[in-house]
Amino acid sequence: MANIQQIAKKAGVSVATVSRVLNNATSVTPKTRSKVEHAINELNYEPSMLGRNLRNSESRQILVLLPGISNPFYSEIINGIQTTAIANNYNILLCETDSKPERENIYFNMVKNKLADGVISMDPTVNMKKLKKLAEKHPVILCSEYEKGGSIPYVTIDSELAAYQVVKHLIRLGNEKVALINSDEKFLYARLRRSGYERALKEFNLPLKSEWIYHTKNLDFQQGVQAMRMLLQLEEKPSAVFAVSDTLAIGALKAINLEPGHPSIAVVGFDNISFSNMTNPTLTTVSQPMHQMGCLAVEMLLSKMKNEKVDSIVLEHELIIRESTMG
Amino acid sequence: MANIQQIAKKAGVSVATVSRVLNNATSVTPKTRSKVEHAINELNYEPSMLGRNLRNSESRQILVLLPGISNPFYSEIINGIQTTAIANNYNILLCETDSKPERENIYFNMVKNKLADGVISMDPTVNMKKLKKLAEKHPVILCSEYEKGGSIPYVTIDSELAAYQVVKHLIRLGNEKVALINSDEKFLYARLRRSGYERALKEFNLPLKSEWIYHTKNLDFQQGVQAMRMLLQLEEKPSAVFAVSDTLAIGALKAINLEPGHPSIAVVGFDNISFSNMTNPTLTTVSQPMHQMGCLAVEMLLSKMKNEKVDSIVLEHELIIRESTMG
DNA sequence: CCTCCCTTTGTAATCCGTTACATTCATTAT
DNA sequence: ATAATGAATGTAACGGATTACAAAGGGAGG
Repeated sequence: MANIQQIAKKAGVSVATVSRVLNNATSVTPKTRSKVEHAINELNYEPSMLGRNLRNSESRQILVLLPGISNPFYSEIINGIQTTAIANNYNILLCETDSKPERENIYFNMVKNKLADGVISMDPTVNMKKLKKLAEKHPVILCSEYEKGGSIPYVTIDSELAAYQVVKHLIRLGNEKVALINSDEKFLYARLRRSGYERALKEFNLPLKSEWIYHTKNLDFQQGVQAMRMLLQLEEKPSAVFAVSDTLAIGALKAINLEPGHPSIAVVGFDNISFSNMTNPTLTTVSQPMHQMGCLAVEMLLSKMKNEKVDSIVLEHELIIRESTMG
Repeated sequence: MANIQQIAKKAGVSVATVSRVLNNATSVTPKTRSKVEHAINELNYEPSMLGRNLRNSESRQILVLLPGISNPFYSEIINGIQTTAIANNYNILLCETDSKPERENIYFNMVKNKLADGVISMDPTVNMKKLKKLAEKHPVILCSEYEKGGSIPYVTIDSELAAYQVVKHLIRLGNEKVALINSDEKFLYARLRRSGYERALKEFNLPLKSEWIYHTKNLDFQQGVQAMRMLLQLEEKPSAVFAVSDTLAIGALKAINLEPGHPSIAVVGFDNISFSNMTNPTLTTVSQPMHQMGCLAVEMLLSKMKNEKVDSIVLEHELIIRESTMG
């Protein structure tokens, strides 16, 4: 592959001029420009990004940190990220951490090494202390999971309110025994959703029973199945269940379907992943604007890169009522 | 961030020596090495990948081309790719083409630009002509979708055989009217699965009815729903359906569930995505070793990069029988 | 004590674009 | 015709690491 010198030579100009043509700088005579373009076509030249990146000290890559892509929730956000990134001439470096700290280290180093110009973290399992350290010197945006009152800008929804609305909806349908399938409460979103759950129960003077709160290890379907099985074994069974993720909720539906007698238990999920409309019954859930969140995260990151002031954003969610809460 | 010169100065050695320490070259005195390491720690130095990459003329990045990550089939392959890539000090550049040629161009240029050292394509919609052109000068591996008799090495399964086995299984269960929900037959896998479908029917002397073959626009659930609706409107309804993707099959199940009278129609999918075990009824499907496919694709690519001869691999699949074919 | 040889270390070229600054060229005003 | 002005182009330094080759250091043998 040819380099810029060869083009310059072939076109009978200097490398500076070639560079100017490449970057559509002004001040290049049409005649010169066409000479250069000719040479470029002739030699089939493509400027080396490696050289350019070194010189410009940027990689035009965005690191996207997430625990894993098996949860469709992330796929849709990534879609938004990718679209906006490409539109701005950036590429995304996908990093599934699998919640392994050693992977995190690898990726954080890539940022320090300038292999990525900024980071969008959607990983609730991220080591926030390290991330904050990184954010002191590099642009970082949190997407979905965030840190309250922290220094890193985020784009998210109001999880507490959403959970409150979900549970209120269940109560209004006549459910006095509402269980919560929550994930590990080391995650902020889990604490917030629990808090919303409790607020609604208190508001209606319903008792808070600790047996009705189940904590899962992760968000896999199977965890939802297991959680629901536990709840179904209780002496006093809940009549409704709020799961903090659609994947868990779908698992819960499965467990209910497997139960002899098919007990009628209302189920609500969270995220509105595309599957949630395919289950039987279809799943009532909270819709997050995932695509938009991805787009905004990139825009915020780009602003941050330009050293502009970036404010956090809380987007609107929506309760999507489907069959799983319609008896 | 410090550079190698500053380390050299601080440690009182030359840049060459620092570089040797960084790359654990032999022939560095323990004393010198510790001096250098000291300086590195002192200044918190991280070697710049940009400089290194330029010099080495490699990016240690692998481009992964796929139509989109919304289909969980791809997520699992990516997981395998990522694990193996990281183990070999590579990173993956995720490229959802959304089946848009202009995106493809962007990404192909990245390879020419050395922003990626090789390509793993899982995109059936890829422009094969361009990809082959690219493969002449750069390492390329096809994963899942491939080209028969083409020059690019691939890792895949025997789709024709799998489809044949699926349909045979359905026939043995007593189904004489087996429909096929296929995707666009411009894709090789679609042609192969159809071919397997036809082979089984012929073997049992069953008629091939063109009304029983439905072609979808893509693999979204909704397409499966629509396909099944069409099939249910036929005068002579099929008693079983083979969908070439779990997502389509799940849509088909949905459509059947929505139908008044809940007709009993056997359904088989393809891919064994994790959700296929959560549907009601659970879905009979063909399991592809997705994780392994991803791992192998990377290993093949690494071999190719070392200019070793790389043979294509056809992996074993497995028919997973679940409730959707159990009456 | 000197030479030879091997190991460790240093020097400088190289990878490829970008851009500040210098230079050339053409045009307009005087 | 000449100076002044501005536009177009060229020169060379620079970003940060790697490595071929050169040089220096150290030890052994005579």
